[in-house]
Amino acid sequence: MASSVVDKNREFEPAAPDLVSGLEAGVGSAVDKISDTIIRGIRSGAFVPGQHLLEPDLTRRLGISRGSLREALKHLSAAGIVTLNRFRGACIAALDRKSILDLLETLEPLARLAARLAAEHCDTQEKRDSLTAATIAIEEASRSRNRADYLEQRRYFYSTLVEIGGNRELERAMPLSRTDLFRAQVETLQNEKQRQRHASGYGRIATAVLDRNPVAADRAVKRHFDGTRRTMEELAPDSFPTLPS
Amino acid sequence: MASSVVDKNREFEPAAPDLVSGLEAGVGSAVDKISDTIIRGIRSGAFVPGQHLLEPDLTRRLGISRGSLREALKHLSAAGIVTLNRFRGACIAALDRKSILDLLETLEPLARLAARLAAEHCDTQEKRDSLTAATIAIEEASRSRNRADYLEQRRYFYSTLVEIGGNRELERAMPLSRTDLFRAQVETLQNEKQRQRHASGYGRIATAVLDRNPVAADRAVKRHFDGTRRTMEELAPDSFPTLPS
DNA sequence: AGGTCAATATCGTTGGACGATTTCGTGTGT
DNA sequence: ACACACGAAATCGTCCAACGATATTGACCT
Repeated sequence: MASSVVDKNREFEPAAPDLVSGLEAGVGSAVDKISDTIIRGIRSGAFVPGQHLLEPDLTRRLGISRGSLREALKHLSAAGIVTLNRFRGACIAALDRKSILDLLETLEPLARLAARLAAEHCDTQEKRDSLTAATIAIEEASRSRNRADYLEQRRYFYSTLVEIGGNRELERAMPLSRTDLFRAQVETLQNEKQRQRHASGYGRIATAVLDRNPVAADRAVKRHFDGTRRTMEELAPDSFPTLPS
Repeated sequence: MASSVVDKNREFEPAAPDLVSGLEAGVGSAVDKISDTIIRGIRSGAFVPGQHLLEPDLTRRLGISRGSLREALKHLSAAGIVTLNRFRGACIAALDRKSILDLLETLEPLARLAARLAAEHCDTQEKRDSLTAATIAIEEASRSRNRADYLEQRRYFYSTLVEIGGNRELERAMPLSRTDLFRAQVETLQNEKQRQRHASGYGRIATAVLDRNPVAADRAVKRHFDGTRRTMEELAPDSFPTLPS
C-alpha cells in the first residue's frame, strides 16, 4: 500500500467537538455552514482527502437533516471538494500528482491576473492596509506552525488580492477551495526549507503589489508557482494517491 | 426603464413543451437533468437573464419534487447561472457591463492556456478529427442562425479544446456556463458584422491548434477576445441591466 | 398622502417514506 | 478448498408533507 494520504476506512473519534465549531456563528443558511465546516475540517485535518463520507453518519454528527446535507454536498461537489459516486456516497476529493500539476497550471494564470489587477488598483489606503494585514497574518501563521491557521490565511491572502483587483468573476473562477485540498495534502510532506520557500513568496507578491508594479507582481507570482512546482518534483513519487476515481 | 434584457415579471406560456425535452434521455440523476434543462433553456431563450424562478412553479412545470429542484438550484448557483436570494427565491443571473468585461478578462487567460495546451497535445488523429468536427459544427451553426445551436456548439468547441489539452482542472475552472449566460444576453444585440467577426475567430484558433503552434494559438485566442471586447464597446450602453444585485 | 400592521406567498429546514443500487456475507456445488 | 450464485443489509436517489421564518403585499388608520 503506497498511499500515505488516503485511508478510506478512517473513522472519526466519537463526537469530535471541533467539527461543529462555527455552526452557530453567523446568520447564513445551514447548508453554507455545513460547507464551511467541511472545508475547515479539511484544513484542520479532521477530514482527510479520500475519506469516505456517509450521509447518516454526517447528519448525526453535524445535527442537520439529510436534505440540507445533500444540498451542501452538491455544492461542495460543484466546487470539486468532494466527489459524488452514484449510490456509493461521497468522499473528500484526493488529488494525484497530475491533478495537482494541472491545478497549478490552471491557477497560475488566474493568480497572475489577480496580482496584476491588484497592483493596478491598489490606490487607496484602505486597500493597502488590508493587503498589509493579510501579509502579516500569513507570515505569523507560517511561523506558528499551525496548519489550519496557515491554510486559512493563505486563502485570505488570495481573497484580499482578488478583492483589491476588483474583478468579481475572478473570485468565482479561482479554484481556491481546490487549492486548499492540495495544500492540505502536501503541507505535511514538506520539509522546513520548502515550507519557508513557499511562505516567503507571499511577501514578495505583496511588496510588488504595494509598489503598484503590475509587471513585478506578475513575475513574483510566476516565481512563486515555479517554486511550488519545484517542491512537487522534490517530493517522493509515492506521496500521492493513485487514481482516486 | 432602460433595461431591455431583464423582465422580472415575465410569465411562461402555459405548459411550454420544449422545456421538458431531454428530461427522459440519459440515465443521469434527476438534478443533473434539471440543471441541463435550465441551461438549455437559457441558450434557447426559454429562460431570460433576470427572470425570477419560483420553486412551486418550476416543480409543477418540470414534474419533479421540490427537494430535487433545490439541489439543482444550489448546483446552478455555485456555477453562477442563477442567483439565490434568501427568502426571495432564485432568478436567472443577469450580467451588467462590468461583469461581462470582468468575465472576459478572467476567461481570456484560461482560454489562452487551453489553446496552448491543445496545440501542444494535438498529436493523435482522433484529437485532430474531434477538433475539426467541432469547428465545422460551430461554423454550420453560425450560418444556420439558430441561437441555441450556436451557443451549444460554441461551448462544445471550448470543451473539445480543453479535452485535447488534457488538463482536467482547466475544465472545472473555465466559467463556460457563465459565458453561456453572457452570450445569451448579447447574441440578440449584435449586428451581422459583429456576429461574423466572432464566429470567424473559432476557425482561426482551430487552424493554429491543428498546426500545433502554441504561440499562434495563444495569439488567435487573444485576437478573438480583443474582437469581443470591441463588440462590447460598440453596443449601446443601455443594453445591459443596471446592477442586478 | 404617508406610515403601520396583518395576511399572504415563498423560502429554509426537517422528518419520514419507498424504490433502486451497491456491497458483502452466506450457502452451495464442484 | 475454491468459485460462484443468491439474498440480506446498507446506502443512495427521489418524493411527499409539514412547520417556522422571512419578505412582499395590500388594507387600514392617522
